[in-house]
Amino acid sequence: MSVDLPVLELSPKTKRPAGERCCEPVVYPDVQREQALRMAEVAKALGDPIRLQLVDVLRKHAGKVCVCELVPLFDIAQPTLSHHLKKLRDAGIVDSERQGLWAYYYVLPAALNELSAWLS
Amino acid sequence: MSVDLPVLELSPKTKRPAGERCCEPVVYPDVQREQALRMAEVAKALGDPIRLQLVDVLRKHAGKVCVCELVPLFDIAQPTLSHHLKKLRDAGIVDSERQGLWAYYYVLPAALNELSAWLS
DNA sequence: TTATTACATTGACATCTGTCTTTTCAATAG
DNA sequence: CTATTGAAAAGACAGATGTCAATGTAATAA
Repeated sequence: MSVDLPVLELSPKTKRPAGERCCEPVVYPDVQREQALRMAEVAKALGDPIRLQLVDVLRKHAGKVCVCELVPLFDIAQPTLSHHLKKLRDAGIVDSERQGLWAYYYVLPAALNELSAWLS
Repeated sequence: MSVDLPVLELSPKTKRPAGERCCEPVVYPDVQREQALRMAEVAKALGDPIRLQLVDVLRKHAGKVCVCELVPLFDIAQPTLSHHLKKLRDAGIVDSERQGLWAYYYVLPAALNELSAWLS
């Protein structure tokens, strides 16, 4: 993953075959480093079909969902699901609570707002 | 990447400490396999900050942008940029046209619609 | 023709990812 | 206490990813 993302600056080309323009200069990018890093992190976490469906289930379900209910939804082993949930947690998309033996996951809706707004 | 994503089905647990419910049954997921695969593919392509900024520049710029204008915006070598553009092309997010020596890239806005709607 | 330019492709490399099995850990059951 | 259960963590492993240098290719310039 790129971590050294620079602030973008337009440096017009100079060497160019006589008289011909390459293209109109691009607009100065609205999405700056930090925002791009944040949104790409969220997009990356959603970039796996199982994780995307996990988020979908958690979003559609009002409240918190037990891992024991999520496991049978997917054809993957329990530790693999746990791994995906951790990725979503690390990206700030979901959080979890322990209650006795069970772990309940829920979406942090604000985590998707920035990416959602940018995509709209 | 998971390619064998099943249609999700809720199979209620049976083994459970006496009398205690794990949680409310989750809703049947609205996002099915194919849709999840498509949206995850798009999200994955956006899951790199350079690619996300590339898409941002191309979206904000009305029209088609020459690669020669994109290269100086980023601190990466030209083949690396070419690689990222190919990823975006493979995901159906952008397309390109050749005109003489130059290659012009542009966003296919419809490619983002499904993910955008799901996130909203 | 020969040189140069714009971009893509190839090959190499270290790192990351998704998956599984095995193990660990905390909480509950008996 | 010990056994069991739900979930996370550790370790292994094949495959993917991001990067760059070098090379390839097609078009233009001289």
